[in-house]
Amino acid sequence: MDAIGKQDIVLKERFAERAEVMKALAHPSRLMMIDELSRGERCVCELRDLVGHDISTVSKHLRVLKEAGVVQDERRGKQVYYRLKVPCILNFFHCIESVIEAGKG
Amino acid sequence: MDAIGKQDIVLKERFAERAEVMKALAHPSRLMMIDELSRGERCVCELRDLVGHDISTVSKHLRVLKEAGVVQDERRGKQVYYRLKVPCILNFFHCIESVIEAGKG
DNA sequence: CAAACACTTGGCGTTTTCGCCAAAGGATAT
DNA sequence: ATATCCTTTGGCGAAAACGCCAAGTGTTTG
Repeated sequence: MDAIGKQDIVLKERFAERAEVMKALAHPSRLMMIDELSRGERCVCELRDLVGHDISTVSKHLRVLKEAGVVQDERRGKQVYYRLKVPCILNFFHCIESVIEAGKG
Repeated sequence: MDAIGKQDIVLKERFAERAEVMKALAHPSRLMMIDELSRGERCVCELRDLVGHDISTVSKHLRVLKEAGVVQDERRGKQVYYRLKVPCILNFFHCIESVIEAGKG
């Protein structure tokens, strides 16, 4: 048995996996899109109008969210629609707000 | 009134503010420390042993968490103890796990 | 007061992220 | 088929994050 055991490595991987998901959420535009998607599916061009960046930028943000498992996409005709895959993320916002409020106090 | 109104700017700032908090949580070591702090306050050296990085690195991670409003610190003698300021963050973990599980499925 | 201990800060090189432009893919319409 | 529309991918420079080392701060101990 090493000083740094196998369990520690497994533990690190666990937190690394979690951090990947958190990283996907750690961007203003992506949070904005998640908030929008909480009100229903949207195509990429709608989300581009929302965040006001180049559509390629928006597409890459969506890819990050998709690879993290937060959203899923579906092509319908010319457009690609995105929707939330795991809505519990919306619960984060309340807590985040209280962090922000506590920070001001 | 501009095409991009004042409300949009305020909205952007809101999400930027939230993203700052999420960014603070978006690192394996920091998640690990948060998890540890959920079981009680810890000094920096204890957290250094936990994550296994240089103590200066750990200290900077803690600063990030502190500035985000997630933890608070208190000096007692030679040591500085950190504790969670907003425990609701622990609720994130359950949701994150379901994102990870859904991603595998 | 000097030494030791616990922690923070500054600085540096490396890696990652970000947003744009240009080009490529995929689907529909003419 | 060609053109058009919507989206993705590749590539690039700029900015930010990471982790270490070295140096500095604050506190206790001898």
